[in-house]
Amino acid sequence: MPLSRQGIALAALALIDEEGLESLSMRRLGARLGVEAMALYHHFPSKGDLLDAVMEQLLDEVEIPARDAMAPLDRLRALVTRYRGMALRHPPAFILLAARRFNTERAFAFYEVILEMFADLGFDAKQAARWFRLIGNFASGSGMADVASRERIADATPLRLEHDPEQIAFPRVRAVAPHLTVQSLDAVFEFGLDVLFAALAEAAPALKGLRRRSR
Amino acid sequence: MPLSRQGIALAALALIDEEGLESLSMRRLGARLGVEAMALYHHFPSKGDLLDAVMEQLLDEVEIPARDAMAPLDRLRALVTRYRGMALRHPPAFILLAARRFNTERAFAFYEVILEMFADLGFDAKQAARWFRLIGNFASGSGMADVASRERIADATPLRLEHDPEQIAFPRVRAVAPHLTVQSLDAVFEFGLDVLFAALAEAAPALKGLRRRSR
DNA sequence: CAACTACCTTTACGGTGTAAAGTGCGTTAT
DNA sequence: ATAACGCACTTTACACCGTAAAGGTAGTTG
Repeated sequence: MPLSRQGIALAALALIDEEGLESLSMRRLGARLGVEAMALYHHFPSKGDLLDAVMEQLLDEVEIPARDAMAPLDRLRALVTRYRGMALRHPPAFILLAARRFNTERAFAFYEVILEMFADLGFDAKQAARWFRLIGNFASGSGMADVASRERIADATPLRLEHDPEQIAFPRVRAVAPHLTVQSLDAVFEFGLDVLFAALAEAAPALKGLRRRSR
Repeated sequence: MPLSRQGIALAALALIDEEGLESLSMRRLGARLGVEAMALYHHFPSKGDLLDAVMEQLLDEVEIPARDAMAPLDRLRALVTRYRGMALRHPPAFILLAARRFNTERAFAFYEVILEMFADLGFDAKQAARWFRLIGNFASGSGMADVASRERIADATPLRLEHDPEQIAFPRVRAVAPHLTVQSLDAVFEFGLDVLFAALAEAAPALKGLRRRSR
């Protein structure tokens, strides 16, 4: 059976997950697929295009809550949570989503449903753009930070923070460190969502009537 | 005059700014400094350590507002704004800050002053950790997104969004695109800061007395 | 004058992305 | 039936990469 774009992209994602982003090379990926490196160029014009396909694969993994399954605010929050969940399942690959530009059809489709949620909340295009970026940038930044906190990057200077925290000369950093351990990152993320979604609920035109009731 | 760590790091940053992160190689950097590639290894044990030095260089560029110059809330906001300003001055290099782990003494010192600001606002360590991450992750995500919006990445698929927006099949994406142009990113970022700092002011124990007055 | 050190060069190895050309096989056209 | 074609892949090659190892050379110290 011949190779396929999807099969190659999946193998690339698996390789990245297992051995890190910088370990993905056309030769190593070819070897994993039982094929020479150049065979991949029959399916992707360049490694960059292959990486784009990997990004699409990641996006496809984020399940979008059905429109009638929950209230717009809950849909959005569920989506953001799942987005971060995907980041935690694919730490080394997630960097691609944050660092690379992203303009495929599938990415636009993804944005479209998110923007639809903001429309359901009563925002016009300008407001939607701003809230989209606020929440999206927080989600993206959180994913990157959480990934970086978990991952051991091969060529980085070793991390002393969680190994010998008492040696840190900065008292406030030392005091905060226990609240930024890997185990507490979920709660830290949820706190951020709480703040953002409280403000969002307060601002959403579609929730005007319900505002007093909820507090 | 011999090379120095600082001189090499500055040249590396300049090279990255001019030609992109992936154009930084030890040979090219050496050539720019009039020296063979291996000479750099006399000053840095590896390329990874050199990149760490570049990151410190970036951090050093973010001027920290003096403690008595403004109110704690304004100090923090000024710092976040300057952080993003640094990102916009060094688009290709900023990715390092978001993607690489970061544990040098200088980074800790940077965190320390930020955490001091949260302490000045009356937060305990746990609350400080959460607000630090919320605002920090937003800043980091915004920097990445704004950088990606401006930059042309060599090997990425070409961007159609701002070139022929009328061809986009997704109506909400099309409607939102004009509000996410490069010119409007400053305003979008400020909007995010408005939301976050309103919530922060509301939550800060040290601002308890002033709360009603400000609104 | 000898030894040492700091700084840089030379050479080499195993890796990278990918351009260009070649191979073999299944389908289609005459 | 045979010739042509095109798809999927391989082979070879080139210019690059990070860096290990060893070599040089000038300046300081004993």
